[in-house]
Amino acid sequence: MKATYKDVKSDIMSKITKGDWAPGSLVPNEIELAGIYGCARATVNRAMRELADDGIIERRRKAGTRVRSSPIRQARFDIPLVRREIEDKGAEYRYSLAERTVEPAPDWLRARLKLGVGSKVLHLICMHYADGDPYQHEDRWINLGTLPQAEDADFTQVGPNEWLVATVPFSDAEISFSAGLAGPKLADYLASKDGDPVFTIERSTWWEGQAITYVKLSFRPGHRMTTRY
Amino acid sequence: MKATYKDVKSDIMSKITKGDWAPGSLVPNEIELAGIYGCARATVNRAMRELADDGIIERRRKAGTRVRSSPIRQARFDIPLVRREIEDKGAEYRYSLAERTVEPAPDWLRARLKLGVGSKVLHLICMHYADGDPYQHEDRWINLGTLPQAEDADFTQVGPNEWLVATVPFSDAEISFSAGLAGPKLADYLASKDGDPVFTIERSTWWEGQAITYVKLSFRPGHRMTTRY
DNA sequence: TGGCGCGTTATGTCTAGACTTATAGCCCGC
DNA sequence: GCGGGCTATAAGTCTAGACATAACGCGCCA
Repeated sequence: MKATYKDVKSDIMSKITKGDWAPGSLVPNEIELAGIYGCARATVNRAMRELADDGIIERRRKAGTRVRSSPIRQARFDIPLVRREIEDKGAEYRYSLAERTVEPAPDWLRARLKLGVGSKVLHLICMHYADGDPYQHEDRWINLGTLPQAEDADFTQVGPNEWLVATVPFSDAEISFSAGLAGPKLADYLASKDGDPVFTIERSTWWEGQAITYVKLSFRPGHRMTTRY
Repeated sequence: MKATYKDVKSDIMSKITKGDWAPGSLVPNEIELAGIYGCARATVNRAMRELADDGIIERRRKAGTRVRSSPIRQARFDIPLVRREIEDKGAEYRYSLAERTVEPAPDWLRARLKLGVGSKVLHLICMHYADGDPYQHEDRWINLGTLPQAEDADFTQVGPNEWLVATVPFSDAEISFSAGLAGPKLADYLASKDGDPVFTIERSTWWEGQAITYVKLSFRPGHRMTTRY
């Protein structure tokens, strides 16, 4: 008796994993469960809400709650600052700015960020090192239309990512992972061989509908992103 | 007055993005906020709890709540069944089993899944097609020690992933993303060229501490995993 | 038979209050 | 000055009850 929301959550979870409640089946409503577990409806509600957030069950007003037939498993990845990522591994972080130009946005970038014709962007190429070894190559484009102050920022000491996080704390983003090939230039930056596979993250961010930046991050060969769920 | 938890959440969010509350600074406690917003403490609590889940703020009993200095952004990816993934794109899904053997677990697999010596595993090579084109190559190893019934299952019609989801509904998993190269054999399966970069997902799963399966999924060149956050 | 409207119902949210729990930071003794 | 123990505080959780809201699916009507 007197179950906590965690008790309720894990008990329901085990009923599902043990197969007592089959996929697609309707689970008792909150009032019944509150009676069964001897707790208030709010407690059951919290347990069920978390299970729904985890993609285990599906809830609809009036229709009730059912076990998802094909459970949507989701993995969460932390997207830390490179510096943190490296320092958390116990390695020494070093940053360097390789190139810096101000130019009109190329067509592919305008399409991606939905920029108008003639938009000017700041283009930066940076490297991040862990214990002196190349770790990540950063190909960064910043929209000067929304962030004109970026033109005056000094990116030789602090990376554009950290500068952006401090300047535009939160924003909408689209992130995608893919595998690419190191061309000769990228291979040189990463001290790897031409034709090596590189793990790539691309991210576009907006703030209140305004495009801020697009970045392509290429990791040294062998990099993996791992998480448990 | 009479703010909902969403009102509170978005107002606090905007205070942070606008810089009213600087990173690292202490946020008023729940009772004060409840007074400010004219709502119950539970309402403020829910708003704050969600912000903490999102990695925006950090909460500690007695110490209070503060804005995270370097916000941990996290991205969530849905990990659907391949069939769903393909059908959701509007393409026709086709599956085929290419190889099936029962063998002692190789050393690398024993290390990865923490298996004892002499463990037997079922090794499957499968292909998933979208509109007839190779989409995903599946290199699957199932631990027959925990799932002996897998040896009798018919994997020629339904893929091992779907069979597993139906048999062992939920489990702990470790998932990792990386970039690899297509060797001649894999390139043949994926109808691509030797040396093409392939996006790779590896997943190991356990159930109540028992290793169930390890799988290496290789996608056709050009594949991307995308999400918004 | 088929389409529309609406009452019923399960979830969603809020409240005021009480109790629990972790712990920051003060105070005291060494 | 330093370490250990105590306490006040803020978050964490629960309750009983109320009202809000979405929408399922029955029944009515064409």
